[in-house]
Parts: sequence; structure tokens; C-alpha cells
Amino acid sequence: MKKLTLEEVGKLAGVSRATVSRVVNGYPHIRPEIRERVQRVIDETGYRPNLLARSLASDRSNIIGLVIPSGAQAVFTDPYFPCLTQGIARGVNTNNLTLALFMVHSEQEEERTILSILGTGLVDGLIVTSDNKGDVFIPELLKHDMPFVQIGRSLYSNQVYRVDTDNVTGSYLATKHLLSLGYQRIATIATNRNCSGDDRFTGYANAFAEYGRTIDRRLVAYGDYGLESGYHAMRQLIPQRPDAVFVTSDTMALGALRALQEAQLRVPDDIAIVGYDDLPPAVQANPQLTTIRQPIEQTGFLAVATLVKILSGEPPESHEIVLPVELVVRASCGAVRMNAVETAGQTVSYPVNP
Amino acid sequence: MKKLTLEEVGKLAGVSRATVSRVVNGYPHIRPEIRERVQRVIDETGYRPNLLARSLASDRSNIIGLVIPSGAQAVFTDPYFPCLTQGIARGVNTNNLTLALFMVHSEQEEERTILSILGTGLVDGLIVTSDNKGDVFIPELLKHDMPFVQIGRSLYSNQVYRVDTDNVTGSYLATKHLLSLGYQRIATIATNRNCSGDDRFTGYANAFAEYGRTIDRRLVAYGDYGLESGYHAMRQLIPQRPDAVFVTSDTMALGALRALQEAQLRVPDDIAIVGYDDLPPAVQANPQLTTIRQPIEQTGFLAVATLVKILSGEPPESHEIVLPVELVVRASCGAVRMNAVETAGQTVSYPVNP
DNA sequence: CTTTTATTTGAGAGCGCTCTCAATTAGAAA
DNA sequence: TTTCTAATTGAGAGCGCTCTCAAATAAAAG
Repeated sequence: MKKLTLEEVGKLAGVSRATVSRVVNGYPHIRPEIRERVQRVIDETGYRPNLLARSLASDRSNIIGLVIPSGAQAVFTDPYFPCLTQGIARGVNTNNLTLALFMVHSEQEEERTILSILGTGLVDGLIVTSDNKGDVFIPELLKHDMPFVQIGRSLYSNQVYRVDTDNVTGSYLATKHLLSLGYQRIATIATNRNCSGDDRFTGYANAFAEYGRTIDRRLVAYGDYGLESGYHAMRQLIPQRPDAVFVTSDTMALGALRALQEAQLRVPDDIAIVGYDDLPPAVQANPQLTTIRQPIEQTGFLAVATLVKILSGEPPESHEIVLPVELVVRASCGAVRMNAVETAGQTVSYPVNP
Repeated sequence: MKKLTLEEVGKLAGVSRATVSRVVNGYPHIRPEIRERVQRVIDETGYRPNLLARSLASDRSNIIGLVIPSGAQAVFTDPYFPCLTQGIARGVNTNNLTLALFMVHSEQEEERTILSILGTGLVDGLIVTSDNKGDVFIPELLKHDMPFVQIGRSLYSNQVYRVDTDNVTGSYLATKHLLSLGYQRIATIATNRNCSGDDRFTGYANAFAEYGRTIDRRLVAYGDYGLESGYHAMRQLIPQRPDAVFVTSDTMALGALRALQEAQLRVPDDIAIVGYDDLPPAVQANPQLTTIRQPIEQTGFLAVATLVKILSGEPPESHEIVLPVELVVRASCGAVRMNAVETAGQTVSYPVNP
């Protein structure tokens, strides 16, 4: 199978390179008879256009990049990124693009990656998952005006197109749920290095405000979305005797659960717990976690759609898309006083009205 | 920041395009004085070569593709792919390549993807994760002689470069461990749609053979690596009253655990269980899983290294790299009769000698 | 100082495609 | 039929880089 070019296909069909190009790209204004003849040659020879040559000539690679910065080490433990990537991949396939994956492991790799992306013409645009406050990626992209869509939120949100889930409302719902259940000492395990963490704390605070309660700072501990950090944060909270805890990620909730188990505290009898994400671990946990479900895959899909719009020159009116989330009630919050096993598969969910 | 070309940099430095190209690519035979002058211009202007143009001219894109076929739906629940991808990403970064991710969701997308990859010059080579017996990808690649490395095993293993972990030995170790612990009715939850599943069953059989035992077919159930399938397989096995079960993936083991719990069977007192993979779920489980640890990330890294060798024209002597695995003993097998909590973080492991 | 040889540079031909523009052909109008 | 317009096709100039080959320069040898 030697290399076929437009030129050769043209020769075979008795037309010029330009005409073949038109057929390949579905242009109008071609005599049906010619089009057919060319198409036949293409089918018979199995000709495929060289994407690199096409990209070079058209100044459009149809490759978009997905950047996962070094901060996101949770890539291993957390199904979040796989889910997101899945959605992005679906978007990419739908739009006939190619996805380039840039996973950065260290700060210096970060620098190298930025350079290799910017100004090399390789990607038309980017999807960036940076949720880290101290991130250098975004400003760099802005400076080189590389088209991109951010997943999550950043300090530069106003100048940026972004897709996010409604973290504030999510946490608000989770916390309100605990409040409405009558819990008195509702702790939280938050994070403070990223924007989604801030938002989730805001939701927690909002619910407290609505109930005329004030936040007891001793009932606030911090983690980094990792399992271990949830464990340690929970150990830190236990002496404060909370009767409920809102953990801002399921993975951390799993860690917290272990800490509680160690402390011989029963969930939800001694202490209720609500997570965030509704990823598989939430169901695998014992008891199953009441948690906030967010449409992660859809987030990825919409990010691609948004980027495509931007690249096509007709950027979306709004700079942000914020997707609704919902509360999924399972056993861990004590609303349903049953054995986890019995409630397996059964899920009560309160849809959100935005 | 307008577009800089070799030509312009050359003009600025008072040399020809060719000379600049030589500097950029680190060729010898350049007067140090000139090299310096050119380099200075490059630094000052921030020139970056256009990768597409380079690829077109050199017939080498330095992009390699990672193909995750539609069969691998476990992408969500299983940290396997994230881990593997991490390793591949590291390899890619190390070798100054770019990674293109092809995630296929349906059979028809599969077809489309193959076409868009083959003969378009976009990727220099591929890493394929197909472990599915009925896969069409491999033969297609072979036909178009696209360089690739397979992760896992396939029906075409002899004609293919591949990197794999030692599934046979892994299962052998797991099963032998249970046998040596004196269990009498050792069941297994296997899989039968993929090659790694076959290998794992072989290891199970090998251990039985070594102990002069024969396999009771009623103690063999099948799953598909998914959590639910483990649950159902276990339910199917329970009536056969096994006193131990070797589950060929941690994820399925989690499902099995739930089935056992439902049946009021205590682990490991009533029934011992050993998993496979040693991914985070193994530690999160209660009791923590005795399991087989395999170097997944390294698998990905080595796959890239192998592919790079192939592309450089000096293919590795051996067609396969099989990485060693090890048994990690935790609470679920009954070898360590302790509360899972007490053994948390403590891990006894028997290194494998291949 | 000339001749030979090795080093260093530049010119130029592609890589395979897109896209503009002009030429050709067909169709409509006169 | 002739004229004008619109539809259809081809020629050719790039896109920015690599790479061969020959020219130019410098160094070594005679």
C-alpha cells in the first residue's frame, strides 16, 4: 500500500488535483458525473488525505488538546478524570477532531508542555482542567491568545470561556439536607487550593446562613481531594464531636469513613456523612454515600462543543456554562434508616431547580 | 505575536533558512559564532518551529496514538486505564512525543477511527490496549503495516510487539496462596472474553495441578471485570459452598464482597477472598483485599519505549516484555487474622521470582 | 603560494494539500 | 445563432519545514 496523493488520484480519474480535493471535501459545483468518477477511484484505491499536509495548507489542524496539569494527582484514585475524558472524547469524535492529551507530571514539564503547545500550530485549541489557584497555564494561554475552554473555575474566570458544574448549589443542597434532618454540629471537610473547593465552601456557608446558623470554624477541616487527606481531616474533626459531616468529595469521604470506623463511630447512627461527586466509590462504600451528583461526562462534552464554536468564529454569547447538580440520598446521611444492603440500587434523588 | 518562520529568523540573523534549521535541530558543522547569533535571535523572538510543517517535510509526526477500544467500558469504574495512561504519558513526555488519544465508544466509531488513523500520516505509531478476543483493530493495523505495540495479549501475539504483566504467574501465586492456607473449595471468578482472563485462569489451573487437585467446574463463574458482574458471579457461586474464592479483578472482588455480605458470610472467617490488580479499591475494601499487584504504569511506560525503538528502526530483539507481579497479603485471605483497620497501611508482599 | 581536502553555508526542490483566480464550458437570454 | 452569465475545472502559488547538493570558504598539505 504505497502512498497515494491527490495528484495521483486525479491522474487516475483524469481530472486535476483541485477537482479531487473538491470531491474529497464535498464542495458543490462539480458535475455529478465527474464527482462519481472521482469518488469511485477514491473508493477503489482507498485514498486517504494526508492530514498533516491538509493542516499545513489550511492552517487548521483539527486537533484539540486536553491539558491535565500536575496538580491533578488524583488522576489515579479518582474516576473524575476518566469520566471527563470520556465526555471530551465523545465530543471530539462527534466533531471529527483528534484529541491530543497533555498530562503534566511536574512543574518543569509544565513549562516544556506550554512551549511545545504554543506557537507550534499543532492544536487549534485547548481544554484545560486547571482548577488550581496558583496555576500558570491560563495566563500563558491568554497571553498567546490560544483559544481554550476551561473546565471548572479559575481566578481568570471573567476573561475565559468555561464549563462548570454548580458547586455552590451542590454544597448548599448537601448541607441543607443535613440541616433539615436536624443535625446540630455539621462539620465539613473542604479544600482550599482550588476554586471548586471555594465554591463548595460557599454553598455550605449559604445553607448555614439560610438557617440562621453561624459556622463554627473548629468544625471545618481541609483536605486535597485525596483519600488520605479525608482520613486525616476526619481524625482532626472527631474530637469536636460533630454529629454530621459534609465531605466535599466522595474519595475524601471514603477516607473519612475509615477514620470514623477506627474511632468506633457508626454511620449514620453516631454521625451522618454526605459526600460529593457520585462516582462509583459512593455506591461501593459501606454504608452507601448520600452525595451530590454532577454531570461530569456532559461537562466534557459541552466543553468541546464550546471550543468548536469558538474556533468556528462564532463564540457563544455567554462566557460560562454552569450545569445543574442533584442530591442523591442514600444511607450515609441517616435520612433513610436502613441497612445499606437493603437500599442498594434504590436511589432517591431531588432534582435541582436552578 | 505574529507568526514567525524559519525564513524570517534567518533574515534577522543574517543567515539562510537552512542554517537556522540546523541550529534549531542541533546539527554539527556550524561556526559557533553563527550558531550563537542565530540562537540569540531565536530566544529573543521566541520562535517555535511549526510542527505540522516539520512533520510534513520529514514524514514523521512525532505523534503516537493510544487506542482504547469500545470493549473497554470499565474505563469508568476501574483505575486501570488512568494508571496505564499515566505511564504512557510519562513515556511520551520523556521521548518528546505528543500523545493522541483515541477512545472509541461504538463499533461504528471504531471503523471510523481506524480509517482516520490509517494512511493519514497523523501518527507515527500506536499503542493499542485491545484485550478483546474478537477485536478487529489488530488485523487491520497489521494489514496496513502501521507500527504498534500492544498492551496485553491477543490472538495475534506472535506477529506483534507487546508488553504485558505476568497474568499466569499472578493467578498462580494467588491460588497457591489459598491452597497453601489449606482451603479446600477454592472457587474463581474468571472472565472469558479476553486474553488476560484466559491467562489468569491458566494460572489458577496451574496451581491446582501443582497441588494435584482437579478443578471443580461448578466452582468457576464468569464476569466481565465490572463490579456488577462480580456480584452476580458470586451469588452464583455461594450455593456451591466455596471456602475461598480467587476473583480475577479487584473491582469484581468488590462486587463479590457485597454478595457475601448480603449472604451474611464473613470474610475471611466464612470465606476467604483474593483479588487481582491492587488498585485503590483493594485498600478501600473492608476487609482489605489480598491481591496481586501488577506494575501498570510501568507497562505503559515500557510500551512507549518499545514503540520508540521500533520507530527508530532498531526493533527490540524480543517481541514481548512480560513484567513480574507480586502477591500482596492483606486481611481478606485469612492469612492475617486481624481487623482490617489494624492492618491498614501494613503490607506483606512476596516478591515474585520469574 | 598553489593545490587539495574538509567545513560551513545557501539555493532550491519538494512534502501533499488548500485556495484563489483565471480559463473553459455549459446554459440562459436575446 | 449570438451574447451574456453562471457553473465547472485547472493552473499555480503558497503553507513552513527538511534535506540534498553544490557553492563558498577555511584549513591543511605540498
